[in-house]
Amino acid sequence: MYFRTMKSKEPTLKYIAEELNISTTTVSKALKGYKDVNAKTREKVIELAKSLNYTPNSFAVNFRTNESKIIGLIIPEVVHYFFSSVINGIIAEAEKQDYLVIILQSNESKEMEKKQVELLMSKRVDGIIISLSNESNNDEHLETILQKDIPFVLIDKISKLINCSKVVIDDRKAGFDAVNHLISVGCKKIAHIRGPENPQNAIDRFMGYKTALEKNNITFDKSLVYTCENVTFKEGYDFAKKIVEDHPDVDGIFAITDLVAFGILTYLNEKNIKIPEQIAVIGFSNWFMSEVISPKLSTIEQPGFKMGAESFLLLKEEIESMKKENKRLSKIVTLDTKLIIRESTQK
Amino acid sequence: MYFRTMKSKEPTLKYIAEELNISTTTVSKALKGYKDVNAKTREKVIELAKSLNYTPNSFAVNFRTNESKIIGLIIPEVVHYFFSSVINGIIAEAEKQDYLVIILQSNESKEMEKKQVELLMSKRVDGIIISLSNESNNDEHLETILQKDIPFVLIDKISKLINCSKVVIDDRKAGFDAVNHLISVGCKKIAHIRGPENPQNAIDRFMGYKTALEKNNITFDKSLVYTCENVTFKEGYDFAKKIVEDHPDVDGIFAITDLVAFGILTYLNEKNIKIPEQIAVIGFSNWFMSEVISPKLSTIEQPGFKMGAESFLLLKEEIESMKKENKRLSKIVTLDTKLIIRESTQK
DNA sequence: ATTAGCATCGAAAACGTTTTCGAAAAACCG
DNA sequence: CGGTTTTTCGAAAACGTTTTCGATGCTAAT
Repeated sequence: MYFRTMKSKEPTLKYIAEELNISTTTVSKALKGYKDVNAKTREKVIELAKSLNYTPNSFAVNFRTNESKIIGLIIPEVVHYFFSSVINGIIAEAEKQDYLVIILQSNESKEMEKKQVELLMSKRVDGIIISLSNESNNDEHLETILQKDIPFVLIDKISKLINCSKVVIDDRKAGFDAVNHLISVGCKKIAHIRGPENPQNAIDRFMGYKTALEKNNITFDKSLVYTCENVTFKEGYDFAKKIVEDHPDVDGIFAITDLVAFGILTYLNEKNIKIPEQIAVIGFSNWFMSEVISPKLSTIEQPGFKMGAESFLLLKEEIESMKKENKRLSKIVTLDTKLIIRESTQK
Repeated sequence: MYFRTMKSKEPTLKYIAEELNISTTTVSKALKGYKDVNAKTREKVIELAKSLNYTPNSFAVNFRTNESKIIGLIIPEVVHYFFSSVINGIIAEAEKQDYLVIILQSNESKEMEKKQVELLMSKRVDGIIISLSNESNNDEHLETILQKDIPFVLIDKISKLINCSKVVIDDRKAGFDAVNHLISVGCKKIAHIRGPENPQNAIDRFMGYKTALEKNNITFDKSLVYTCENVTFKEGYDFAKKIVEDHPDVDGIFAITDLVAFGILTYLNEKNIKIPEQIAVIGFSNWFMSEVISPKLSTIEQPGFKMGAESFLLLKEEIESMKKENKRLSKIVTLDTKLIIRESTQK
């Protein structure tokens, strides 16, 4: 085998063309299945390409087509069961459709998130999926994505003020279900350890909590609401202590998320407070550990993997729509949650 | 503002050049800090570029420079505390140096891993980091990476048969430390729930187990070794049951990883077998839950974040070295582990 | 035999950047 | 002022692909 245009080891259209004494145009068309190329030529091209292990130079393809087949994902933190499930779902679905995923973290910081958005835009990803940081709302960096006509989907941690496609659960209903369940097993005085002030899902779960109380004629007592800053195990532990001290008659706790609930369980276990007889506890998200801890934690199933998959599908739809009609879809997909009753509420 | 070559909204070097009545060459040089451009021209260029919000078209840059500033990462599964820590470390370090990370999963399957490698190579990432699937060894798809002169680092789950850069811990020593600790607190008959046959770290930890027995004059009994297939909570639970039934006199268990140890703890707790008085348990990896579960789990700290960060640094070094001298470094970095003693072994 | 239609191919342009190399102009030196 | 050096600039090529548009030769229809 001798080389003409093949300087590096990488075969190119041009090289194949010269080998076969045809034009690069024809080679390209043959490989891409254009119909204006003779069956025999096509075969020869395909055969040689295969034997050379030809793959199109994706830098050139990106450049020419102005597409990267890469999407960007920004989440608050990778090291969280829910978010890693989301990642998993997105990657799985993206791969089916030949997309790759670049993952960045905001660490719950708006500044970071902004930087990551700019990074992704400068890399010209085909679309962006974001789960907002606690600090974010309808901020400038998010508006920029819309203005630049970049396909955009928010997932789980969204802002109602941004008009774009979203994949969510009904946090308010889910919060309602959780608290309503506590009430149905006999709880009369229910505390809520909520998430930070700003994020929509913390607000909605809190609203669900309130609504459930109202519906059951329990008067809302704001001293029963404790606000996490970082939503950690330790906060769960510390607030549980505080709750028990502040309100010895509390008989149920609804935690913003399972991790916080674990903190609660740990404290109550240490103090030999019977769960659920003295205090029933329910979490949120259905982290797999919740089935394993003692007592097994009742919780709300939040389908992370499915939300991820769905968010990619939505993004893909929007990519297509933007390409064809330069039109955003701004579709909102709401996935079902499920109340999962385990030992921590089963009196 | 009127447009000449500016068809889309995106400013280009050409557009800036025409605005300023200079050549694109000069514009490019001005922005890239070449010294053969007059200070005044440079300023004008930079000013206009800034006011237009110019960013170089990275598709064009990639194409021209033959670099993507993107690296690929293949891990068995995202949804694992250790691996998400690794991801975190890699992303953090990569970002500092202006690299982005594409993440793919092998799901512990060699076929999948092969496919992902091909994907990454066809996307022309600047380098690849892999934590091998359980099925992988020095397989063809890994050889291909070496042959194609793509910078390559293995992390944690490596193969000794592949000659490339690696970031590891000393699993054998760590396994030794774990078992030696069990012996030091009085255990006489120690079972080991090991990982699958193939992966090197399962082998090494097992070797560490054996060595610790030898050094302490305890004869090795292979019926005390149980082999996980999938390294799950459930396997820990089931094997614990089996161990207790098969060998009622076992007084210590060394588990391949914390998750498996949780299964053990759960079973022993259910059966009211006292930990550590009747059976001491030690895990591996120091998943954050191990400090939270009851009893708190003794374990070996495996620095996931740091391993990730280190693996990127190694990859970057290799990228540089390949560019300059077309030479692989094949450096092996071994990070320290630490024995963490908690309640599950503290008699 | 003429024409229309079809099948097959390729020339050429375009995407935006980087870099090489030489030219022109300016500054310097004797 | 002649010559040399330095400063400043730009033309042009290159990276590999995709796609448009026209050209050519052939078949089929009249």
